[in-house]
Amino acid sequence: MKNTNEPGRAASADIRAEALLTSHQVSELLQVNPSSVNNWVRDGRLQAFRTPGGHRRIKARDLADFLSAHQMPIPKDLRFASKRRVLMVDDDMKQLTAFAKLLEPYEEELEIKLVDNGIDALMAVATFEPNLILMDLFMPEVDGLEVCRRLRANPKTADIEVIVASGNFNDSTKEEALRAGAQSCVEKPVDPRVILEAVGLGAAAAKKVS
Amino acid sequence: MKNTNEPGRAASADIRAEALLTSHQVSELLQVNPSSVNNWVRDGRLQAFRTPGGHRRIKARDLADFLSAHQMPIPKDLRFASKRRVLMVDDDMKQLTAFAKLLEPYEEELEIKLVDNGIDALMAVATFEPNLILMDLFMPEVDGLEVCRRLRANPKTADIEVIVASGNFNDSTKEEALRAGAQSCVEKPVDPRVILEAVGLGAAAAKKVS
DNA sequence: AGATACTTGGGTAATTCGGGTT
DNA sequence: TCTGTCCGAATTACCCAAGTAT
Repeated sequence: MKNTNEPGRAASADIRAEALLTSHQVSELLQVNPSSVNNWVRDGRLQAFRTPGGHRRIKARDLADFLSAHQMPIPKDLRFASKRRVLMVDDDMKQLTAFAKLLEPYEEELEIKLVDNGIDALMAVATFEPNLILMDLFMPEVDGLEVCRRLRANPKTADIEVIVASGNFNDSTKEEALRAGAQSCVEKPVDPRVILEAVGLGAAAAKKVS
Repeated sequence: MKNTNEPGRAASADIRAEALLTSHQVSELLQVNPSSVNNWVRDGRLQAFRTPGGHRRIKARDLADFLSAHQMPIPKDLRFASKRRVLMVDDDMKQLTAFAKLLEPYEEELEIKLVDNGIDALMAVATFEPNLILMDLFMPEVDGLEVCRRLRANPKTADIEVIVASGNFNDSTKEEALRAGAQSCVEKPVDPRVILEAVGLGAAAAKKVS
């Protein structure tokens, strides 16, 4: 009798944020002894609960939080067990941090990374693996539209949403961006709800903003 | 029962690049005092992170990079973790694969990744973590010189060597590239020994090519 | 003197081991 | 029966600081 999504299965594939892991599975992911995992749970450093039989279960999401709290490397299998990741690109870092502050109420659900140039942005795409990119179309170092096309063309990045922002859109640039693979175009200043909507936190937004 | 990837025991088997080693294991591999390993970590010469309890863990790959950077002998157990990683960027993929073939005799020591555009190149920098980048200065999507500068500016990528190739250098572009942070400029077609030299395989090259 | 590697000792962390449970 | 997990106690390994050596 196999249950395909409960702790019985092998932990070699991607792990969802809601997945429940045994201490043994966690220990394999982190390359430590299962007892160490249990020690961390006992000391309250790693969240866990017990099955009726007394066995520990660790939420993948809690493990991801634990790892980032201790600045430990996150195994690839756990990469998308963490929060929704948003990458924001704009050459004006001040404006960017100001905008990011508006999203602070959602820090439980969102992980935000800010970069002020296209080159760092592309490297961040690879390491941070954002669910959503909000980028200004104007990037001196990199062709923004070409970035959209390449993200679409690459299977590994094809499902990253891209929202293009600009101070002065006209119909042709807008259309061009959409054709390049952008989900939508928004005028600056950007309404933070656009972000929340895009990562599936529209309902949460309604609650906290109302 | 042996577990070859847990830090508990110094396994005499091969070590994966992603394996996490304790300072004691590293000290045994290198035949030095554990305190020396810790000193190197404290001084930032050897990458490491900590377990929640404060114990150091060192990625085998980072150890290999450290050894190579200091021209220290590489233990046999680390041979799989010690491949030098070379990223090659050129918009002519055919030319690129042809050049890569010339390096096939060194596939034991080299790991090679080929990309045909600047955008994929930057993402590869982040995921592949090359020791060396060989790139054509002409990239339609990305400003190559700006890439050099950004790589230098970012501590995580600062020690990646960059060799710039071009079909038609002139003195000013050459100088500009060097000022931007390129290690050297080479005319096309590129001599494969340039690569071997740059990743510290000059001696090996002499043996096989002679 | 400065730099680098090693030594020592008290305290903590991680792992191992044995016996019982799910 | 079998694997995986539990727990506690014992063991091994690691941490840090301060001192020694080359």
